[in-house]
Parts: sequence; C-alpha cells; structure tokens
Amino acid sequence: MNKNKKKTTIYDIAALADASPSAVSAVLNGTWEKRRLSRKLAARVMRIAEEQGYAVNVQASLLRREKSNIVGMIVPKYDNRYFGEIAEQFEELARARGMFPVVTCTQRDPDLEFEAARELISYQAECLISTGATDPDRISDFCSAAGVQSINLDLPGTKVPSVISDNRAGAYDLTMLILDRCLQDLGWSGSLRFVGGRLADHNTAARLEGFLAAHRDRGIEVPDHHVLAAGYSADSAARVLADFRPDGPAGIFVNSTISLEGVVRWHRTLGTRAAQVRYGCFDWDPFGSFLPGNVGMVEQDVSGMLGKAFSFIGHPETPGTQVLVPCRLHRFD
Amino acid sequence: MNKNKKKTTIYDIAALADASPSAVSAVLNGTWEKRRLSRKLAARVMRIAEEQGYAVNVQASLLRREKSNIVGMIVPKYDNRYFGEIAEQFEELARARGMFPVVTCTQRDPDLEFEAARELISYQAECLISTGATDPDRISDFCSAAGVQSINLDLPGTKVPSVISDNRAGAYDLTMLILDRCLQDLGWSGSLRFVGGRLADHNTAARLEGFLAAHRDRGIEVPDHHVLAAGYSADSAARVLADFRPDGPAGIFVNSTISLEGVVRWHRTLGTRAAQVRYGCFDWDPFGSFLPGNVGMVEQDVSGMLGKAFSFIGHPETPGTQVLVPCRLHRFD
DNA sequence: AACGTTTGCGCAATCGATAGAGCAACCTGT
DNA sequence: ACAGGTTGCTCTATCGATTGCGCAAACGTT
Repeated sequence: MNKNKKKTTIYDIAALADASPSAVSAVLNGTWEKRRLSRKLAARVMRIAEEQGYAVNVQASLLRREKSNIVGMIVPKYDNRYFGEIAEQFEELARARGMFPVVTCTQRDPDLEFEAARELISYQAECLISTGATDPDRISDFCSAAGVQSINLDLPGTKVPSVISDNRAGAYDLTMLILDRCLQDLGWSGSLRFVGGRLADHNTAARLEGFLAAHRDRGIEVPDHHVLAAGYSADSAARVLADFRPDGPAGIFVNSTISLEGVVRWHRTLGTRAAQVRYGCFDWDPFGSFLPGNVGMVEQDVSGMLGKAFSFIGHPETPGTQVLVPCRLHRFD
Repeated sequence: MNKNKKKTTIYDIAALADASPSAVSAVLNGTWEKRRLSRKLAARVMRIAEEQGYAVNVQASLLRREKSNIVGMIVPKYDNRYFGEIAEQFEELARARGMFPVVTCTQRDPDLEFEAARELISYQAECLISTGATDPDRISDFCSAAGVQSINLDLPGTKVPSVISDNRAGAYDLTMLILDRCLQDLGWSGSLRFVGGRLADHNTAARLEGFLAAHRDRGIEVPDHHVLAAGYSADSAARVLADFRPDGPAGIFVNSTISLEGVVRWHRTLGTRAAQVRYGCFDWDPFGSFLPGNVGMVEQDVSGMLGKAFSFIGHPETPGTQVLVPCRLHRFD
C-alpha cells in the first residue's frame, strides 16, 4: 500500500510469503496448478500481492515469454465517427480475444505512420493493423522484415491482406439514390457534382468509378468540370463550390463528412435556391439526417471490416488479398 | 530483410558487424559518443541495423532502464468530438515531450477502467491520466499504491490533481445566450428546460448550477419539472421531451451532443411549431451550427486542459487540487 | 625510453519474470 | 521395509538491452 519509490516485485512478495520467486510467479500468472503448488501457498501469495498492490512487470514478463498478445493499430485521426468507431471496436474485439490493443494516431503524416509502426514493433506487437495509411506498403515491408504480420484496413496495399469498404458499390448506390431524389423531388434529371477527396486516393477513385457507372447506367453524361476533388477539408469543398450559384435544380455527391461541412456551409448561402439542391454523402454522421437537402449517407461496416481483419490474424494469407466489405446506405426523409 | 522467424537482436548485429553487443547497443541508442566509440564503427553498425530491419526490443530496454517515458490515458469513448480530440491532442503533446502515449478506451465501464489502469501500470507507465472516469479515486488509489502518478481529466477526484472544464461558468453563459435569443427572436422570457445527463454526475450538477444561477440573475424561477436529466442517450432525451408539444415559445438547454441528437429528433416532429423553439448545447460538434433553432454551443478547451494536465506530470501537487479551465461559447446565426 | 593521457572497445552484472529440471518428503501397496 | 509414484516446492538459466568498470593500444611529452 505504501511503497513510495520502487515497485513491488515477485522477489519482494517471495520474501514476505516465505516462498521462492518462481512459486510467486506461478501463482500470479495462474500456472500454479500446473506446477503443483498448494492451494494454501497460492492463497497466501495472492493475499500478499493484493496487499502490496502488485502489478506484474510486463517488460520482464514479455521478455521471457514467446507471445506478447499485443495487437497494434495505427489510425490517421480521431476526428470523425468512422475512425473513432474503428478504434473503439478494435479495442473491444482485441480484448474479447485476450489480446492487448494499442492504438496510435498518426495525423495522416507518412513519417509519423512509419515511426509509429516501428514503435509498435518495438513493443513486440504480434500484428499491426494499418488503418487509412498513406503508404501502407512501406509499413508492410518493414513489418515483414521484422517478422510481424500486418494487415491493411480502409486503404489497400499490395503486399499484405487488405480489408476495405466496397467503395464502388456504395458510391453507385448513393449516386442512384441522389439521382432518384432529384427526379422525384425536383422533377429534374442530370449529372450530379462529385465534391471532395483526391483522385489519387484509392477510395476516392473507387467512389468516382461508382459515381460514373451510375450515371452511365442512367444514360447521363458527366462533364469533367463536375468532378471537384480538390481535397478533403471543409474549406476546400466550400471553395470549389463558391462560384456555383445554381439557378435551377442540382445534385451533389459529397465524398466525406469533412467535405460535407463545407458543402452545407455553401448550401446555406444559397437562400431560397437551396430548396432546389439535393445531396448525399459517403460516410456517416448522426447529425447528417438533420441537414436540409441531405437525402442519404453511406455508413461503412466497421464491425464487418474489423471482424474480417481479425480473422486474418495468425493466418497469413496470400499477399495481395483484398476483401471488400459492403456498406450500408441510410436514406433520409 | 529476410528474417522469417526471430527478430534481429543486438547480438545478431554484433556478429555481423564484428563488434560487441554493448558497442551495438551504444550505437543504436545514441550514447556511442559518450562511450567514445569511433564514428567508423557507429556507421558500420547503423548500416547493418538498417539492412536487417532492426527494431529495439523495448521490453528488454525498459527492463534495464529506469525511466519508461510511457504516459497512459484512459478515455471512456471515442464516439464524440470531445474525447476524440482529447485522445488526439494527448498523443501529440506526449510525443512533443518525448514520451510514449498509450490511450485505451474503457466504454464507461468501471471495472474495465480499473483493469485498464492496472494494465498501463504493468507496462510501466510513469503517469496515468484518467479521463471521464466513473470512479477516479479507485484508480488514483491503485496508482499511488504502485508509486505511479495519476491525474484526473474532465471529471474531478479527491485524491489527485484534477483538471476540469469550468462547467458552471460555461453553462451560465450558454443559459444567458439562450435566454437572450428567446427574448430577441421570440419576444419571450421564461424558464428554459434542462435536458440530458444525470444529476449525480459532477459535470451535470455543475452545469445545472450555472443554469439555475443564470435564471436567478434574470429573476426567472425554474420549476422542478423543467429539469429533465434522465440520462445521456439520444433516446432518453427524445423520451423526456416526447409529450412536450409547446403551443408557444420555448427554450432548451441541452447537456451533451448525444442528448442533442434526441432533442433535434424531437424538434423536427414539431412541424411549424419548431420555429418557436430555441436551444443551445453544452458540447461542441461541427454540424451543430447547421441545426435550425440551435443558438449556440459550448466548446471545452481541450488544449488548455491537456496543457494543464501535462504541467502536473513529474510535479506532484497537493492531492485535491482542482484546476478549472474556461470554455468557449460559440454563438450561431 | 619511460610515463601519463586519450582513444576505442569488450566484459559481465543486472533488470523482473518464466519454465525446465531436479530434489526432498510423503504416500501407497505388497 | 522398500520400490515406485505423487506432492510441493526450489534452483538456475534465460530473454535482450544497458552500463559501470576495466584494459590494451595509440599518442604525446620530456
């Protein structure tokens, strides 16, 4: 209770319990029955450990052991529901499997991503899940050099298994929904605008594919200037729309909740013209359904993706495997 | 590059570099100049380490060292901006100070909180920041028994320093804003309703105090049935409002963004009567400003709080210290 | 040439927990 | 009473990195 400087070790407890350190170790890690220690000794040791506020030194324990049970995850940001949910569920799933989850946030900075991966490996993580990494292959290379399994989530790599949303299908469905609602609510049919993201990103590219395919299937041509993927930030979304003042019906496909902020900001500046605009967003936020003009959002299946990812742990798959997890479309109004 | 099973250790590198393990260790942890190793040896070792994809074994390193530089944090959830920002900034600040941040999410479960604290201590965390812990004192007790510093964030405890928002002042200001807007927009003055949270919680209690004080200063009496703190969830907020169908002006103080969801849901069911309702929310969300009827939100000063918390690290303060950090009021429209 | 100093590096103990191997004491059956 | 088995525990090497100490070679000085 009253140790002030050093922490209690099994040696301290051994002295107090009049037993050997190895006995204490066996009691405290639960192998004492296997090692045929008496229930009496075990009880005594456990009582003393409790009294002394003992906590095992994982450093020492892991050094000796073979398995660490640590699973690492890197996420870019905690600033939206999607990554927040990923982190939270990751921890839950890991614990449920008796593993120790360590999540670290890398601010979308490629170097920080790499450093974080190295740190997690230094901590003997047995598996590393890279979420939304800007350069997943660099991380997988390092992991495989260190003999650590790695898995990509949300963004695909080429070297290790990747679990990602079916962005194309989700975008296709969302585009169809917006087109439908434009027709239904506004009696109008025409090419939507695609706002937000970067075309170089895999996810944006896949979503644009779905967007274009839906238009094609409806026999609508998409003019080049309707693809406005100049970045993810709210500001850049607001900027690309700034001089678009529709004098008739219009529809917008928004590529992320961050961009959605910018779109809604723009939308509010339209005054009465706003009623002639319909939009939908790829990504989900609980406040989305309250935004006027928003006809639907695509929610990525976080549990589904993580479940898949966890199923890979300990079962190395063929390098390039790509698992697509379907999204869920929320329709509003 | 091609180790398949075991990880490279300083012994492997020592063999390859024709040097001793201690030399390799010194080179790789940067103390080689202090130990007067030649630049040539250092370069050779570093090259080989690079080639082999070496990553230090933190377990072994920390076991031998005195300081771990690990700072732990427990947060209840990642499901809103507030905790997400806390986690993110915590990591940033820790890294900026050369520490290794480990954040873990405890689902508002008191037992999980305690287990997580024990785990972090097992990992030799030098300091533990408990955010929004349901039972902070239990954690501080365990930490002090283990000789680990602990600090409370967001919710105060009695045993260790606590850094919390000035909930009372923030709520006072927000209440004043809503009252003002009711008068200004609706020409109405009267008692607002307080929706969401639990009165037993410190934060809710402090906010209710501010809420009541503002009414008192305006000479408005608050009837008991206007305090509707039946929980944080969106559903419970919607439920307590379900049979409130205002036939005149009304104002609502919402106690969290989670409750806000319920309030907005209710608000939309009002149809044309909705125009007669004004509300404001303690807590911030970027979509808040787009919600019709929302006159303002209180943003807690995450950087300020974390800055304070970090300033305590390594400088044990008088046990009960409570630091109040002012909030920022966002006004909409 | 003899001696002190600097340079460059290795030896070996150590951190705390774990696990294989081993050793007394006790029990059981004959 | 003694072989063979069981019970209950301890001894000791080990995991990988760190660090105080020490030692030999090279260098400088007079």
